[in-house]
Amino acid sequence: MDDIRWLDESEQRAWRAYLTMQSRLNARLNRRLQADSDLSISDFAVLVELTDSAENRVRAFELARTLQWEKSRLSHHLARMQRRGLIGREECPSDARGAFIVITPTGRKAIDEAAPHHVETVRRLFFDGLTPEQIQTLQTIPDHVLDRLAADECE
Amino acid sequence: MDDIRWLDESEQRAWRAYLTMQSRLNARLNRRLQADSDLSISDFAVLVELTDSAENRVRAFELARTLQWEKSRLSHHLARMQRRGLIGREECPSDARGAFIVITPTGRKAIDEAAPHHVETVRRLFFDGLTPEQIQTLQTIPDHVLDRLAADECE
DNA sequence: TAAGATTGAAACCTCAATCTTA
DNA sequence: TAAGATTGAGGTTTCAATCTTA
Repeated sequence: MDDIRWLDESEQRAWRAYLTMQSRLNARLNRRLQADSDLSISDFAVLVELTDSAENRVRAFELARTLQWEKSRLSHHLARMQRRGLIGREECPSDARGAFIVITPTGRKAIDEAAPHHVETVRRLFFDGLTPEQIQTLQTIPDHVLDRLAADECE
Repeated sequence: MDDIRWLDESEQRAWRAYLTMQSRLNARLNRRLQADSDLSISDFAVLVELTDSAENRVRAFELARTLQWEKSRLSHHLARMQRRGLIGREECPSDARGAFIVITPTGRKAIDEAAPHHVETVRRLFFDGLTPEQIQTLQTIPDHVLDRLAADECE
């Protein structure tokens, strides 16, 4: 830790800009989604996973893996969503420890109504005005960072 | 809302990649900072603002503005940081409603020790391996999105 | 023992209501 | 009345401990 590789000016600016964008965009998306559809970004993410799945049912641990949520966080969140009637649970015949998470008609209705507004918001705040090159780069950076994260994990 | 401008495949991929990167990178940075230095990203952000300021003292509402935090969030967070001895408060002579937030020796020590590790983590997980072009683009995207956010605000 | 999942406590964030001074 | 700031309630996230079945 003696010769610290501090960020140069350009990196510094890029990093601060990224952090600022990230937090403000997140906050705005959350508020919009909440106001338009009474869902949080997290609710939305769970419902998307459920509708994307073949039978509209997913094992809890699968959800935890794809969303990369702690199992505890998932458990608390699903409990709240179940209380609100957005999801339900079904027994898993092949493994009595686990459960299937299913989307309810209420949950289905919620995501169907929320999705168009949300996409419109994402488009308006993010994609409109970006060039194809920027969108292209936008994909290469996360790819790179996710590689780094994976490498860092098993160190 | 009749003709929804859904995301095309490339946009879809870029958006999901961004969301994934964002949440995982955030989680990792937080855990590292917590493990290395017993600070959260939010603690770090507050301490950076305080050390960046001329006299190591900032009005609370200034902090709220630069960090873009709700005043309530700031108030709660500062209370916790004060309980831990990281910051203190001083009366504001010119406006009896407000207070100066000051960094304590403990807070100074915490950020001085945390910064090198944190920069190293950011570099390792994010910048290492990015080309100057990518870093350049990385700056143009937040600029663009922040413009959009500002435009959306007063609609 | 380990995997799937829940629980409770403590930290954190948001919203609305409130308090004090300008 | 409005600006600077705090408070309390309720939802969210993390961590560690626990429970049940594989």
